[in-house]
Amino acid sequence: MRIGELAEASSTTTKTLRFYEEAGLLPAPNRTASGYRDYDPDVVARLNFIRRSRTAGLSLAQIREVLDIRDSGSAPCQHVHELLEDRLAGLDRQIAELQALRATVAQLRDAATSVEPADCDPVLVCRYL
Amino acid sequence: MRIGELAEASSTTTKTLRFYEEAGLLPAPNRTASGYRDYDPDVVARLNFIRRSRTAGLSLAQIREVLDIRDSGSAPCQHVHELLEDRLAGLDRQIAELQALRATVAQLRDAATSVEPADCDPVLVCRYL
DNA sequence: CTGGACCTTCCAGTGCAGGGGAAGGTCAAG
DNA sequence: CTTGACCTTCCCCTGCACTGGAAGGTCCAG
Repeated sequence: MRIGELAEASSTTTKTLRFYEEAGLLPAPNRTASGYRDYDPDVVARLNFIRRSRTAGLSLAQIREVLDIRDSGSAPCQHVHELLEDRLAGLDRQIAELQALRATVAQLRDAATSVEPADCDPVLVCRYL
Repeated sequence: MRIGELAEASSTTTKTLRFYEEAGLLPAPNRTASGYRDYDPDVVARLNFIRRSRTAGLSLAQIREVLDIRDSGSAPCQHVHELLEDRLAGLDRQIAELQALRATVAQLRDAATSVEPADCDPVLVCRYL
């Protein structure tokens, strides 16, 4: 199939497909006599995997690791499990940070609710921040 | 004071100070006869404000809005209050998204805990993702 | 044979907040 | 008078995942 068809079948763009090839996520496809990329329909499944992984918040570099393991002939199960553990830990850290920040911002907002411009020193710009 | 002293006094770098000037966050300072920037010590307070605002997660563009209001002679209280409200709403949205993602990733990880490489179709790369 | 849809490569830009480093000027100490 | 620390402007680079566009080749219908 041609790149446009693959883009449609995988709900992405031709730009992204060429970019993924360049980034090592997709193998270089066969070419027609005139130089057009000619994809194996299996690539759709690979792109679906990439999309699911992106949805889970994995980076292209991490996805490439998994693909490389699979392409080397091994099952990437173990690595995928580790990646998911790491991602989970990262999410927990990120959520905790945002919640702490949320508490800080909520305090600032509360302080700024009773606005007293007269008390503000122009040099400090704003005493509520 | 020279740019190096100001950088030290405000715990930042000369690079950042020139960048802030370029970005319209700091007014262009006086120059010495030889062209060196010669800052008013008041700028330290302004930089502290910028740092506090950054800590609250405001973008340089948002901070510049506040500074522009202050520099135009008005008190930016009202605008700051709105910014903080918006920031809070944004944080709540972001936290909710991350928590939903966390739940998804946790499910994936649980599924991937009992690893059965034999069940994985290489074309799908990994049936747990 | 012409038009339009598709394809190719290559280069550059997006947003964010700076950082790196070159080439050259300035200032104070020794 | 030289050394070294500091300053100036200038332009490019970083990370991330693409996106836009130019210049040109290919394929098929009418």
